Amino acid sequence: MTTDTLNIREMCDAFDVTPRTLRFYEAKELLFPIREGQKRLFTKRDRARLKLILRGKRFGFSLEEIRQLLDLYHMNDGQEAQLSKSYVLAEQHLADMEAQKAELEEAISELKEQMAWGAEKLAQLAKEKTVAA
Amino acid sequence: MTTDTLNIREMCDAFDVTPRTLRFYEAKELLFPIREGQKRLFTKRDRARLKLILRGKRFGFSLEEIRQLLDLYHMNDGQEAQLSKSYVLAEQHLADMEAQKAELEEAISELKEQMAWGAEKLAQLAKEKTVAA
DNA sequence: AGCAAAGCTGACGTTAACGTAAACGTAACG
DNA sequence: CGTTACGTTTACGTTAACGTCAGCTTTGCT
Repeated sequence: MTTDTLNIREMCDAFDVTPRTLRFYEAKELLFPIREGQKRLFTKRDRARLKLILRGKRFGFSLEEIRQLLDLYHMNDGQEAQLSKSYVLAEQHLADMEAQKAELEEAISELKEQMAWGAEKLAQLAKEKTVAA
Repeated sequence: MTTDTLNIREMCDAFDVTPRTLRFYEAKELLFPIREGQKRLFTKRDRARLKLILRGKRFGFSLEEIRQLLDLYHMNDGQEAQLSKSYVLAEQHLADMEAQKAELEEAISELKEQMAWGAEKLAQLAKEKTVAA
């Protein structure tokens, strides 16, 4: 183990984001890199958080929504109030994702149907071409 | 059947969008309502397209991406070139969605794990309270 | 000492996807 | 015939999530 922290460049390469993005996430309190003088050092915790952030984004959640949810993943031993607040948020988030999953499955099967139709049309066109030749 | 078309207000109510949104989608060539004088009339085709548009949005696709895909769902008997171009786009879209589904499933199970952890913590806190009383 | 690379902090620019407001048309209602 | 409701166009405003650029430190080499 060298230092267990990444500088901004290494962090960018590891997650394929720009420095601007990392500074932006810090400003929005999604990440909390420690400082070595001026420079940012990203810890294991930051890496875990960033992974969740990027995933959340892919599912269409806003950074603000994600910020609130991150608390659940990093609950240490906060107040009961805070803890159960996070829990409720997570429940809603989970419901959201499962609804999304259901819809996604429907969309996938519909798209497959359409593609089958399209494939048939294409085969038909290919046949006509052959006959014409 | 009255007219089989909806005016802008009915369309908004049916899909829970604003008039601005519908006009915007028309400007972006996602919808093609017919005109009765000045007024827009949304056909069955527009309704089908809007349903797909809103679904696409929920999955994080841009309006421009969606516009291109809509062609697949409304391919009549275009050129073979156009047809197979749409088909290729759809293939990529499908791959995208299936990847998204896989990731979503992973995210769901991870979140459930975290919630179980949180629930345990909460139970523990409740217990302590009882003992203290 | 000199200099380039890497990082930092503002601060303004940009894009997508609409919101909002002004100014106008027209159709029905009392 | 006035006005109320609904719809239209045009145009500028807004928010999120960064991009981009200028100007300043700090650090490592030579």
